[in-house]
Amino acid sequence: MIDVQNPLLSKLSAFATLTNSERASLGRFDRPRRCFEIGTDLMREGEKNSTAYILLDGWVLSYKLLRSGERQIVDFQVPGDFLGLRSLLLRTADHSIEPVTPIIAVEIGMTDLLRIFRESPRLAAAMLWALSTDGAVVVERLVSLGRRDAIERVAHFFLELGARLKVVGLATGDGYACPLSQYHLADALGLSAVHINRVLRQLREEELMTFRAGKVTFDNFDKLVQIAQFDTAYMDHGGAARE
Amino acid sequence: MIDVQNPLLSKLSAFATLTNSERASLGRFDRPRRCFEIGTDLMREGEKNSTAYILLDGWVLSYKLLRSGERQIVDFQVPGDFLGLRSLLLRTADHSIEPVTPIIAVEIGMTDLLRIFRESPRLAAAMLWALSTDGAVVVERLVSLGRRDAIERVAHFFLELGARLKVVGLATGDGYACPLSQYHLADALGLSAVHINRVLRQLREEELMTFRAGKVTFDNFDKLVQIAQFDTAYMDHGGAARE
DNA sequence: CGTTTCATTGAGTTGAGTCAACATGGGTGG
DNA sequence: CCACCCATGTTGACTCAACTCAATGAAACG
Repeated sequence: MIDVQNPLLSKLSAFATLTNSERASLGRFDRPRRCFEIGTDLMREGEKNSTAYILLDGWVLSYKLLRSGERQIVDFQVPGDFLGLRSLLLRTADHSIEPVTPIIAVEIGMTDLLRIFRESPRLAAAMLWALSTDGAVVVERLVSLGRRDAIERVAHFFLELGARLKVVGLATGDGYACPLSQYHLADALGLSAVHINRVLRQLREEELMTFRAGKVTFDNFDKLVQIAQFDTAYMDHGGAARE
Repeated sequence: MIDVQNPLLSKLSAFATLTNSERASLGRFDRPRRCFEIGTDLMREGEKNSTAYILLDGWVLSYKLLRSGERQIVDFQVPGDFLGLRSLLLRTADHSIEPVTPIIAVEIGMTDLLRIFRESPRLAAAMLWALSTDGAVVVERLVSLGRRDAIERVAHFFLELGARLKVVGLATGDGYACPLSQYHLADALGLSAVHINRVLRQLREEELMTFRAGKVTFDNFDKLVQIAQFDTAYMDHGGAARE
């Protein structure tokens, strides 16, 4: 059981080395493990008393719809990430969540949270840290949408995703598997799908990176980092936090 | 002392009615009360072990700088808001904070947080709720930058700010005092100051709202709400949360 | 195999940016 | 008390990054 929770353990371990009892405490989510197929939302904006989850396998996206039918993808979540914790605290979901691929997730409720806070303040701190990291990612996306042009945005996006996947062992320094479509990228980065396509071509032709057939390959990592002004500082506070 | 903390009390009271002992617990922040003038940052991106604050009076802004010298303002904070809590949890500040007006703030440290969590889970829940609301605001701004045009963005911004100020008694339904410059708006909404100016003119000429001499006036609130597709749902979960 | 979804490319359009000039008004030092 | 400064606000003329529309492949699928 703890086996499947590896992604979350990997992530929290980046913050602090967990004791056996803390690992056990995490493993004691005996709430149902659920699977969702593409097309079935895990959560709907406006829904009351929604359930939160820990994502064990697969990718999901969080989004908001506009009246015009357009959507803005707030973020993608990968294994080890929390889903809908904010909505749980707000008691009304402020965004929707849908699978990108078929997924496996464990439910968590308010009672589980409170239990963790009671049983292990250290674990609670690790979880708050993980939540804060999610917040930092959203803020960084905000900067992208506000002040970066299309190439910088796309480059930054793939670098950040790579860094997140690396933490849970799903990426190497060279690239990673990525199940997103160009429409996903467009809705996440505030661009049109057509323009995303042109930008991807440019990145490919300039031999910076390649996104094709569900695979991301970094052809010139350093130059890409420079173009995107990518700074990992907001993501890997792990080392700094251990003292 | 509790007197000055009214803005935070007003805000948390929107989530749950607080008992006297909970109010007292909040009041027991005997940490220094500090004043900051315009031009002195409260926090710098990258700084380790920064201090967090509760803002008692005045306005501040949270921002990130880009290499090009441009900046993206992440959000403005008004009395009753937390400052830099995420940076406290991350142990390294992921953004900078500077005053918009001279301000008064109370320091909070990790120990204060832990004490609150220990002494009053209810208060802790209220604080997590307040934090979640901040997150929801950032997400809503993300949607603005990604998928709303300039007029919608500006309209949405002023409506949201109004809603937030109303919670702490600093706005009426008709308008509020707002110390921001057009440059602030530009950096927050991902537009140029020149374009902000044109949009404000348009809003004025179409008798929707007026922003002049530090005052926001809603001339046609309903139409403005309609244009901005403004939905307060993500802000006032207060009623829903009481049960 | 049609159908659907995703990717690709060209041609023309536009919202917002840039540059540049000028207005206004509070603040400050001579 | 005046003169000047500097930050903020305003407006016009021109440019451009990204959009829309449209057509066409290519692969995936029941």
